[in-house]
Amino acid sequence: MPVVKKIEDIVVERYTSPMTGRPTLRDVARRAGVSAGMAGRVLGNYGSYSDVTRRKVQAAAKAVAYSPNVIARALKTRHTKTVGVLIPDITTFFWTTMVRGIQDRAARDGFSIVLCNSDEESHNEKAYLRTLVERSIDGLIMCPTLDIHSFLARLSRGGTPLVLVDRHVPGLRAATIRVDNRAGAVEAVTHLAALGHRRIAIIKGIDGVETSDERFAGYVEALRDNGLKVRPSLVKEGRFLKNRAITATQELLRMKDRASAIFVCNEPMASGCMLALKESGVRVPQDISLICFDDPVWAEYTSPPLTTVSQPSYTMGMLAFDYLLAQITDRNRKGKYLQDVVLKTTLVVRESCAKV
Amino acid sequence: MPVVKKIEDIVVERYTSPMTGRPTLRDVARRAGVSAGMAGRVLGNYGSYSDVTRRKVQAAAKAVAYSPNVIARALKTRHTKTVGVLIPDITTFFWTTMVRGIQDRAARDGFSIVLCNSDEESHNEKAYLRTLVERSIDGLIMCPTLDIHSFLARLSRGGTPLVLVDRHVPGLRAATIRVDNRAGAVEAVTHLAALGHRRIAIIKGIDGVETSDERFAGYVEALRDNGLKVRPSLVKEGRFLKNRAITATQELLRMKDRASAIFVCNEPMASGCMLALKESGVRVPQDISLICFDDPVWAEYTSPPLTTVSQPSYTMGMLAFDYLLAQITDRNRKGKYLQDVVLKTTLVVRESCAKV
DNA sequence: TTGTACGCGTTATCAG
DNA sequence: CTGATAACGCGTACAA
Repeated sequence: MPVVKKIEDIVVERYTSPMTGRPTLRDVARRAGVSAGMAGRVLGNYGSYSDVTRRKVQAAAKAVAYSPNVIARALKTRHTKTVGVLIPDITTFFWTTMVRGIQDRAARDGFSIVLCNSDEESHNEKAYLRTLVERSIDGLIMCPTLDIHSFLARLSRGGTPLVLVDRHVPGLRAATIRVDNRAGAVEAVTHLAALGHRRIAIIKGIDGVETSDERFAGYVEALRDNGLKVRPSLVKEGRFLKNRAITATQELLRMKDRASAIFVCNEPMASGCMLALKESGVRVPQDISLICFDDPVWAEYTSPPLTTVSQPSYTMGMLAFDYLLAQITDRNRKGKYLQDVVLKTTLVVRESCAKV
Repeated sequence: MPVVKKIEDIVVERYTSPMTGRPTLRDVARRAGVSAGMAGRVLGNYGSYSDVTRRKVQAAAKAVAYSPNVIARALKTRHTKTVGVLIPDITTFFWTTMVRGIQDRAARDGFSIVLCNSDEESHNEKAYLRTLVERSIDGLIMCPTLDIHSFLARLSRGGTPLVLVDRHVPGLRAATIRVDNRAGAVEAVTHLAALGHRRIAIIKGIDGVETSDERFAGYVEALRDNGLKVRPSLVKEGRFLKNRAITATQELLRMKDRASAIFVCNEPMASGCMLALKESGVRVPQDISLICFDDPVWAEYTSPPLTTVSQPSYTMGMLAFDYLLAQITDRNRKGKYLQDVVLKTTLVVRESCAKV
């Protein structure tokens, strides 16, 4: 039978601060000569207390440089002031910029963000998702990959505030911030058609992924509207990857009846495409015209400056966080913030498309 | 006098899972018909247990889709499997790439990263630092701004594993991962001098910041070594910012005895510089040569392709995490991992520098 | 091998 | 207004 059941039974007055070195509420309480509960009240200013205790506690807190233990608080209150951000790849302009938007807004409201890169792999995504819910994040901003829908549905039913970015998942109860990809693509391809191009190639993203499919749909629509045929040989899949775009471009260049223009569906693929073009000695826009979805800073400096379809990614990031925050703080009327927000893209005409 | 002191006093068998919806250890214990302690043991496989209980518990855990509450665990074990990453701006190539390196390594070891952008403002930095320690991060990777040294010293004395990236803080007990900025700058400027340039301008970063000062020192050294004078009028401060670089470049262009080459000290400033050059109709490299510290992907596609000093930022990120992890897991021999790692830069010669 | 009970640092309730 | 104390969920020393 143990001699001592509770340490306090024998050493109430000999409490020493924990090994971590960080002072706790009880440290400041002892120093202020009040109870821990009291100290908690004034530091968290709730409940009521006299003016003199307030001063004592505050002085003590300052003296020991007290800062609350967020972990302990989270265990009690069940919210962590943390949101997860799960995206394909921080390394691309679109995502970097969006993350910056999210982070700026989060910081304003005292939230931390934990960042994960899925690389478009659903197994990575699932693993990260698991980690994130284990960490009791207050909400999640994510760009869903292909095979994640059922998993997400479960998460969403669990009540976790959720904002999807870039891609929409039909039937899922979640806010979505995205752009009108189809319209953006239509604008891009129409621009080419208006310049007289009749053989317009596309380097698509990943089949089945909404943004990719919609951009392709826009491509098809614009061709049709301009009386042009969709030629399968001019349609390449680049999986949103630079290297795949290099291969795709090389294939396009090898054709006997070559395209006079290429519509590339994101920034890394545009890099790859330009690289391949350059290595083949093909001049833009004299030999071939190029237009790209996404408007990275460098589009302005390339040779030639790139005509692009610009997405408001920074704004999308801010919006995403704002919608998430609304769901977090107003859980009961969560449904109110479950809109599907579709923003417009902007065609930025520079010098990579020529008349034919 | 309260009727019930502990809920367990009356409803030991009627325990219901918490509001969060997530099952706890006690849920699986109940389901498996064992004690919570037992369930904890098999799920965390420590202690000992019979084969039959193991199966019962595992089955129960799977049945209710149990996942541990990391918050509660952290409160007990005092480690969070989370590291802070505090950098100037995720939006620039150097930092994006490094963060990706950090994240990849962190994921491998089951760590989450929480991301903060200081924008080189020490008040932001202090605020984030406070947040991060309140969150009991296991370690911190950061790029220190100017006025943070004493604050950091305190943090470091507190025992938080710390890895500095990009910049070194003399006298601080922390590992550092950086490049030899002086040597990189020497190489860049020597390259220009070798091409015959005698009036070489520099657009510096932020005076007082180590990377900036060292790149400037390299510039001075290379000029001297090549028998050239340091002309104050050719030295501009761009604060590492695109917009400041635009102004600086315009000033440089307005001079009567204009520079024939510019050494720009980071990527965003290179953007600004190129923009200003282009708007003034100045051709690179025919009218002026340009060399840039940092080697973003787009350096290859600009007009002309940029000659740069490349930093191994992805590797730096991985290294930074590895050093941090070593400190975290081997706290007693922490000193062993407090090296100052200095990597080499690489001069990437492309087409933005011409003979004069 | 298994169950019991306490503590991590907060928040929040209850009794005085 | 104030002190005492339960509870959040997990880990673990101790007793059985």
